[in-house]
Amino acid sequence: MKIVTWNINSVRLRIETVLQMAREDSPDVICLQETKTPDEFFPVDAFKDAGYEHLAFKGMKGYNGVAFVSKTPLNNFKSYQRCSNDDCRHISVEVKKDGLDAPIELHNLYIPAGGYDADPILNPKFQHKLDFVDELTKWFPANVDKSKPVIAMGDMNIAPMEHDVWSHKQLLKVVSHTPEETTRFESFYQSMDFVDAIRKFVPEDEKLYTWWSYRAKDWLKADKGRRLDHMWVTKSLEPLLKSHKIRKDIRGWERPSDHAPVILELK
DNA sequence: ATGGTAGGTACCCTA
Repeated sequence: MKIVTWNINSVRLRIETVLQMAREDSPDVICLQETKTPDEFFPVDAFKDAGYEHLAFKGMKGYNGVAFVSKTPLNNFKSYQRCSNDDCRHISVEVKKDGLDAPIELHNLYIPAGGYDADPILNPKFQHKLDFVDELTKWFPANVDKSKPVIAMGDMNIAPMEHDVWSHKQLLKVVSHTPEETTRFESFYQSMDFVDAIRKFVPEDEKLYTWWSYRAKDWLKADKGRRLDHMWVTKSLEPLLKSHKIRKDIRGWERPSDHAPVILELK
């Protein structure tokens, strides 16, 4: 079973890009963030024509939006309000897999970016980001059974490790890599005994990115990336981890998202 | 120290 998480930055603008990735990698489930469309305009038919007949999404006008697009049936679709906001940043489904007693519970997360200033008093968007992570840290262990197969993934907008950014020292005060964020992120991770699936394949002392800013003159040459997109699995799924792929090449396609698709394969 | 790009929407917000 192959699962992809990808911040697509408008699913309507980049529907052909998503379908091309799908033709090349044939994932079973595609998890998208920043779909940026109200549900009535989601490109359902384009996905169904491509063999992805099972969809579950929650979007809004202009901002945010998360979606599951799948070849196999999705059950028990839920969407959640976070920080008392109906802003379409967290949905979940269950997907059955042969050989597993319980279905796998998939959580699709789009944690707020947090604005520019890393000061929660001056910048309410940064406070919202910290509150969002704190809420997940309480909510997950209270509402999700960590002994079951669970995958939490998405654009988490936090690069937790030293080598998840191009310069640890230069980014310590930059939103996405501040100690205030990374310590909270660690608490969220620990609250469910999650396993950082992608880092199981790439050692912690190796640079690893999933996002490159649109603002760089030559994003590939500069390679000033950050690992903002994550796939975490509960302990019972760890023996099933088979392979991973970060499609950095897609960041170089025509009119790309600034995020690369992150692919996880399970045995 | 500064400004650099992109998308959606409506003339500005978020990333």
